Amino acid sequence: MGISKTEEFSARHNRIAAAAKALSHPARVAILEYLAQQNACICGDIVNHLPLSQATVSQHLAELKKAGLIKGETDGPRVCYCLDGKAWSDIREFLSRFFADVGSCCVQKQK
Amino acid sequence: MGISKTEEFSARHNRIAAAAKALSHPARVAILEYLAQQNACICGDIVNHLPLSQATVSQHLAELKKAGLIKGETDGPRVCYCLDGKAWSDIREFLSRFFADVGSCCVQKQK
DNA sequence: AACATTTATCGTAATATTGCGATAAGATAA
DNA sequence: TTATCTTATCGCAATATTACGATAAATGTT
Repeated sequence: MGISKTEEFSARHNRIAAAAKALSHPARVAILEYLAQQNACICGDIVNHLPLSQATVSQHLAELKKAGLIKGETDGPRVCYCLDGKAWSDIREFLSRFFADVGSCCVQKQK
Repeated sequence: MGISKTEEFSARHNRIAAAAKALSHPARVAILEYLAQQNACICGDIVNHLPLSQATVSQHLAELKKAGLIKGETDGPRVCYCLDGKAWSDIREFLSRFFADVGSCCVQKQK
């Protein structure tokens, strides 16, 4: 992100931005949706499901994990990924609160 | 974003990612919230309200405009920015639909 | 016309992201 | 142990983002 001056902004704004950033790539959106559909979630399945190399998918998974949106549980040689329900509902809540706050403006000024 | 292979993903996934990307920087989150609060929105006010240079703010405004989230209306030498109500409620809708779809998984598997 | 005000754009530097091949690391199977 | 399978990490190249000073462009003022 370049020399991003994140410290200059409020924690809340940074949190919203960080959550949005996790969703800011179609591969990560696809992964989250796939995890939701499958409920199972072996890493290899995700790799096969996406048009990206194993290394790249692993990187996207790491980012989602860093953002707290998913958890990986080791199961033998495999890793089973799953949404983190708590973090997910947190993000969902403060994003929708943000939408509610912001959405109440200006709208009436437009046809 | 590097050599992003966006064409390989569905239009819907790309749309969600693009919307999230618009919100993925705290400055842009702060701008949107400020626009909502003020309802007015002269560019210079936004610049004064943020810890960034005029050039940088202008760049963030351009990104928000490109994403369709705001509109700028020229008023003499000034520009009056405002949320684009239609685009905003669109984004709000398909983001919350995404959250609804995805949120229904895995949650019960966690304590 | 000359000047001031406001905003956009250009050019550039620093850093981040994306993608992948190669390879390491870990677990299981033979 | 050796081989295999699965996933993570390293190293690199290509591109994108962030930030800002300088300057252009547009408007209004004197």
